[in-house]
Amino acid sequence: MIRIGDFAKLSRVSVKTLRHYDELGLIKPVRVDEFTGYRYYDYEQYPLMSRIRALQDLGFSLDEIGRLLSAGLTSEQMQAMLRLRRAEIGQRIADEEGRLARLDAWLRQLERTETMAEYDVVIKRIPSIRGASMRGVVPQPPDQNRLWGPLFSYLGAHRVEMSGQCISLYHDEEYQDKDWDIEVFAPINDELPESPEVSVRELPVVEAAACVVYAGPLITMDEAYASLSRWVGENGYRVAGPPREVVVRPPALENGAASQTDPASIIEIQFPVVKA
Amino acid sequence: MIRIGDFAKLSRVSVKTLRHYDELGLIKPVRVDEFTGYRYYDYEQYPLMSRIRALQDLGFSLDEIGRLLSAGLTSEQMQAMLRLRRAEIGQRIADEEGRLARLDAWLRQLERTETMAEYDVVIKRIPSIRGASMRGVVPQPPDQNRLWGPLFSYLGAHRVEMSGQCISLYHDEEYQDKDWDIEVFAPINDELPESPEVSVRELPVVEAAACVVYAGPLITMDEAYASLSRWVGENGYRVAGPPREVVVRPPALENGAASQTDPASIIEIQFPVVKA
DNA sequence: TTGCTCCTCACGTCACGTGAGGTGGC
DNA sequence: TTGCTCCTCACGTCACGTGAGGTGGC
Repeated sequence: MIRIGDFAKLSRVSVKTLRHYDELGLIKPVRVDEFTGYRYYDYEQYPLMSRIRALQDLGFSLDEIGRLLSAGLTSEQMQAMLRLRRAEIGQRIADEEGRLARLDAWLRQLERTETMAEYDVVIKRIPSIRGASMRGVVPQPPDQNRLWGPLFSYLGAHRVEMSGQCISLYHDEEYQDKDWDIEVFAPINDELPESPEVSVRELPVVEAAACVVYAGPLITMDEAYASLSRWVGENGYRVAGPPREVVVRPPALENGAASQTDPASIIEIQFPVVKA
Repeated sequence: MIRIGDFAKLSRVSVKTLRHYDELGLIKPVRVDEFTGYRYYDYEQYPLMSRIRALQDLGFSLDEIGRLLSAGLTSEQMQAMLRLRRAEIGQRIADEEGRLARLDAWLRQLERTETMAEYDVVIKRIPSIRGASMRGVVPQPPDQNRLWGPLFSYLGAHRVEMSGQCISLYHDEEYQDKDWDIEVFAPINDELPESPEVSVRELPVVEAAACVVYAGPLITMDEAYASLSRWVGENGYRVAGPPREVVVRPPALENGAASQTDPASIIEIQFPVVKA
């Protein structure tokens, strides 16, 4: 029998760690002196300790390790837990690789512009969003009010509230002079029945989006588009997916429709991108 | 000016998160009602919020983000922080990939043996260890006592204590009948001068080691070696680096040397492995 | 006797989540 | 007036690390 300090040295963990595992019941001293409270361990406990550390290194929590080590676990259950962990690790790697790509984008931008404040392009990940969607072809972007009107009416009729900002998606691959294929999208949390016009769907995750926030009247938003497009090209990307407009501050209403000239409008333009 | 709930919805974060950022000074409400304590935000604060979230997504802590956003940061400092983060993410990816490989090893083992308890082979990562080392050629493994003796004397003479278990490394690539190239290694934390025989070095990290804990007299340890070797072959690995023996419970002393027959000895055998 | 090891609280970490209990605004 | 939003504590998370203050063992 050896004292806690020696067992700690042997297993290359801290004394505090051993006390912690004792408290959790992961590995108990073979004997605890009833007067001094001293914990005594055995060399034979080393393999258990080794296994605990190995499982921890695989990313299991101490709670999970407790369950993995408890008797009565079949090989199938064990395999299932490992496979779950495997999937989680795979996900983590994918996430970190996404991060790396986005970070590289920031770095390239800094190297080009020498200062971050000059042009407020930000690369970010956009999580998926559930909502009500309506898609149609309209002559020009301002005419998307023809879609928003019915969508809002539909939501109102079903007493469903929006849970976030309005989003427009521009589905045309090439620039159109007329006949724009536009999807209007209202985020919702509640259940909503579908109709021939209104569908309920999940906007997909965008791993990397180049974004600018435009503040000003909608009519002159082209400038922001132009510079964002230039930025994408100059930084070695290409657009991969429909650009989105997110209404940060909605424009005032004029005759029941969004004002094209309200200078207080704020819109975020998001271009999904991949490295060219 | 909008209330906290609306700004939260707009930025897709929780109200609690906004209060937290306020507390940390990351993003302050433009106005706080002095009687009710209500926080009021502005749409113009959205780009800052967006930037904070983007930086957080890259893995920066809120504390770091505070510093990144504070004025007076040159482009070089900014780039340096990003590059540091980049390196950390690269490391994380490498770590997770190592985990994945070790986890696969556990899975393969389970598929083969149907139960984990049958053979106690554990795949684990071994961190680097600093210590005093002495290497020499001896007729047979039991003769490594000729190395341990002088190493212990040297440590004693310099009043340096071991900080962990004794380790032997077997450097021969092929099986030897005689003349074994063995390194004996004593972990230490303190400074120790080197000598022609004794060097101070760091045992390298082993990303994946197949390990068994053998309990019994040293003479019959061959069995454990044999089955570990078989395990390595059967599970699609090959040995990549000198096998190590870690003394978990030292054998008794016989005439000043390690007893070869003490049944209470416990040794962990570690084979560094890579996928074949 | 002295230094070393061990003990039990108790608090800190990080970015919030989750109540409890109370109040302002429409 | 009622329900909704907001407020401030205060505690929990996870795996320990870090003292504080005290005692046993050689």
